[in-house]
Amino acid sequence: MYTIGEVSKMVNLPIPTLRYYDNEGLLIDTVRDSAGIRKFNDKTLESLRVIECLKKSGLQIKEIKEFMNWCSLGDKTIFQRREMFIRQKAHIEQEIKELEDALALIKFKCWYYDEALKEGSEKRVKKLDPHDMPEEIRLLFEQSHQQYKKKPIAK
Amino acid sequence: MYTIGEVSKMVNLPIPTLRYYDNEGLLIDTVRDSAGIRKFNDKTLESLRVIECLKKSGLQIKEIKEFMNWCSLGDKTIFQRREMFIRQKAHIEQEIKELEDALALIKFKCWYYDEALKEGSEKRVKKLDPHDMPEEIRLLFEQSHQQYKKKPIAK
DNA sequence: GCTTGACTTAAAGTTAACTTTAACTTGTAA
DNA sequence: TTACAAGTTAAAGTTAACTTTAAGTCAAGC
Repeated sequence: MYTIGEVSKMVNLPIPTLRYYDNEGLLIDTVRDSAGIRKFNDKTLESLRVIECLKKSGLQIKEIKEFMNWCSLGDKTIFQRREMFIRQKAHIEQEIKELEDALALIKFKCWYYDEALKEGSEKRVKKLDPHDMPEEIRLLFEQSHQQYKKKPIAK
Repeated sequence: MYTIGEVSKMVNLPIPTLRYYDNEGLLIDTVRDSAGIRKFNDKTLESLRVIECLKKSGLQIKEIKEFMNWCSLGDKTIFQRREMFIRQKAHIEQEIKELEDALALIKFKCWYYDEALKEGSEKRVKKLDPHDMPEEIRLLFEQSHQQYKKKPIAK
């Protein structure tokens, strides 16, 4: 059994954030001692891992609450829970792809400013055609200059 | 030359967002016609690409504004701009790593609920030891159950 | 000359996820 | 017994990045 302060240190989240999650119904199967003090256990730590993961995958607190509620309803919600993870898997894969495209542009800019710094001026590199860039850099440029993405499909 | 409505469609951002960016000083070298109508060009489209990229890398609007200001100050700010891209490169790489760990947990849960669905119950899979999982799944489990990360170093 | 569509502004409103505040309780140590 | 550390609450405050509103301008077509 852990107090809120212990959990806070273990998972590196502020105490008020843990209270907020608890109040919002994200922390199921938590108990209180006779003085009303929250007592957490290893299940809480695992829940917090899942909460962080679902947050990163794009879910809101109230949606995570809904998921936690499904968990406490047992086997009859397995299908819904599975569907949610399948959806969030697609979501996070899309997000990683977008970050990788952003990273490509950033890497290109790192090269661009390396060249500019060497030469003391952007002048030459600014008007450089992709065709005249080193292969590796041209690929970064092209990856970061694809079509603008379409509007994401609604959940 | 493009109107705000044309740019909005091209880059798939709402018109008020483009006005907001312009008002916040993110869109440098934009001009107005005699009636005060904004006229954008291809440089604007490229700026919007960089803005999106810097946003994804974790920068705030006001920090992007600062960067855009450096751009308009010419060659004497090359060093600062380079440093910023180097910093944001590290930031976005860290973010991708964290998303990949979250993805590992999601993939593990997809497998978990596949098994549970097949068996009509979580009962067995819930108390499964990582040692008894398929190799591929155990690796996902381990990747998603590393130590909690330390507090990120301040900018 | 009137309507329409696309633009303009300043200012107020929205939202989610915390974060802070102020007042209070409880258990241990000096 | 007094102080301190660590817990508690409800309620108000914060923040960033938009988004909406309300009122107005302007050019083109009927």
